[in-house]
Amino acid sequence: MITMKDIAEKAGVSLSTVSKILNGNDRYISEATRTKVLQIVKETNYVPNAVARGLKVQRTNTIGFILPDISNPFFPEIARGIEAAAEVHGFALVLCDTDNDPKREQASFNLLKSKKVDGLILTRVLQHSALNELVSRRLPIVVVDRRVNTTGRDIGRIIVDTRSAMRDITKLLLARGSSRIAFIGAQDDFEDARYNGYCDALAGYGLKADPMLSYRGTYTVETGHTGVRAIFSHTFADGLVCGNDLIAVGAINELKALGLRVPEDVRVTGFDDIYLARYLSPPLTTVQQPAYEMGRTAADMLIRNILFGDALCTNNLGYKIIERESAL
Amino acid sequence: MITMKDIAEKAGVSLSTVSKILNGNDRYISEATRTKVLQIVKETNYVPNAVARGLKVQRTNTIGFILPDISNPFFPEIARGIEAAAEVHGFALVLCDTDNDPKREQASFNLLKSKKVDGLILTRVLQHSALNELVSRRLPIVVVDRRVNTTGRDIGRIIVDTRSAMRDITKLLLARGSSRIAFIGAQDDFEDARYNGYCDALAGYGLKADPMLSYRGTYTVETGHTGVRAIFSHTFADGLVCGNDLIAVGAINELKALGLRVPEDVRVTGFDDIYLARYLSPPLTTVQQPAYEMGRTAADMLIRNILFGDALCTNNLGYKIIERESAL
DNA sequence: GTGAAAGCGCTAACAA
DNA sequence: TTGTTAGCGCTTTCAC
Repeated sequence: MITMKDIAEKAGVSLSTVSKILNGNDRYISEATRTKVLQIVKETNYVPNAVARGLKVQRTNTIGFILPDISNPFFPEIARGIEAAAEVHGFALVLCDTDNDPKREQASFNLLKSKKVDGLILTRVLQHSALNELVSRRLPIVVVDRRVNTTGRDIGRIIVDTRSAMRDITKLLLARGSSRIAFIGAQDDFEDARYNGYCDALAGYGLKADPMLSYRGTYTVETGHTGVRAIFSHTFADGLVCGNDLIAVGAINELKALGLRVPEDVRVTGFDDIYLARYLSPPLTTVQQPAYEMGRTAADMLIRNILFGDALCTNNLGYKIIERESAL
Repeated sequence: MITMKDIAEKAGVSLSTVSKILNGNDRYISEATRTKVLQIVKETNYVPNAVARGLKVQRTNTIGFILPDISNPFFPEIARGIEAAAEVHGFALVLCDTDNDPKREQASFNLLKSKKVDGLILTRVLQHSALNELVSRRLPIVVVDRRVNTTGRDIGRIIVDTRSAMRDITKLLLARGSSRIAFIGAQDDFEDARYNGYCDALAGYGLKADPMLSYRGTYTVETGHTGVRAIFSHTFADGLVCGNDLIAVGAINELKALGLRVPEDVRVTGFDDIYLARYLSPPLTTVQQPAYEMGRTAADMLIRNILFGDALCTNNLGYKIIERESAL
């Protein structure tokens, strides 16, 4: 492996001269040596050793991204946004999928800590004590989407007003004529925003949420299936709002299996607007979250904080109700 | 930040003693000092600095994964498999999405080179000269799925016999009664395996591939749309095999827009069996590739090579035809 | 304009 | 059974 020392020898200059040139501290370097060194760098295909540099300057130009489940199409889209922003700044992205397992989450924290990543993007936190420790070590962190309890912490946040979004889409069902609306969501929603949005909408119509009509699981297709079975086995509904698109997919599938038509018998809505939502049957009425943009913004904020000390702030991105055919 | 030196001082031992204990070279260490040191490590929440260690031992315990498009649900599944295997061995994964852009691919290569990753997993290669350079630097590489030309190179490969798979699924259409079968695929298929499989099946029935009936684009929904428009604008087909599921999604959508029914008028098949394939309308008949397993196997082979010098070999994983309703 | 030297945090030979 | 030391490849201060 070729090192800076080799370059220096070949060029007949000192190590530090090469370093200065490569880092753009060439104010006091003669044009002659500069071109000579650069020439040799090109010839030899030399690439600086980022780990040596990282050790010296205490910065690795690397950020970590911890997510609960990369099978959920919402997250790859965020990852793509993060990647794009990271690439612009020459940062690398190390990816950790916790598979919704607190043990693996802890392992990811430790891994990233030992790797000395310069910052962290999180989408969900199972272990708040671990998070606290990272924050107190002054590791820049920005949280995307699945909000964590961040009061009093110096943390960036990319949020979408999911409560209002859920309220709006529930109102849509109400306006269309549904009067018994069920809810299937997940346990881990911060401040239960989605559920509360659902309740808000009902309240707006003088209705009250019926515990019989709600079910909590995880953000998976499976939860959609089991949720519908649980609810429709002992009661009935003519509307169903789901915590994300995957749940809606499972729910619609199960409703069909029960001989119910969507939207004729039951109007169903999703949340996220994953790429394939429009190709489902029926095409899904859902809330569009700007996943790519969320990732891009998060990484940009984080890296600007690392590089220039820009503040970590809260960034509220817009959502949009996408009307398709599952809730006509 | 707390270092090994701090631990050593607190424990009243030398740096190297701590190092030995932490690395399991404790054969000659007394039980007393061992427990004392470990105790302090626990108390202080000390985590070794992997970048310093990496510089010293010339190994970073990191692998890179370069993929063309993480929006394609096939790849997150591979990534999940890689992650799982990496986690088992304590390796980190740095993710690079090239967005099918040769410039970004080159940038990814350079980034990973400078980061000194111990190995690389690739799914597609645009720039073979860059790849050659990496191989000649003896960086362990394993290629998944999208095969690259690897003759004479010491490279691991996780493959699926896509040619036979495509032959089998095309035969299925033939057996069902389709006689004019079109093909929509991508340019970048190695050795044109999918297309050749399609031709093999036709040949088995004494048929010959008609250039009018084939279209090439990229592995995206968009290609499905444009492919169908291109083919059906000047001719007709009663069967359509697609290079992957996304193409099939777009194709089916466009066929519907043209007033054609699937499968009654045109039988359609996909390739990959992405998670949502069964939930599409109609549910997609497709080839199942074991994406998670492919990722897991790739990472495992790569890391075993890095750690123990195990050979990089070619691993042929099975496929399965999944019959659903798009090709009844 | 350029170079010498210290040191980032760690490992591993070697010495004791 | 434990400690000393050199050095991984780089940046940066300070001296020339």
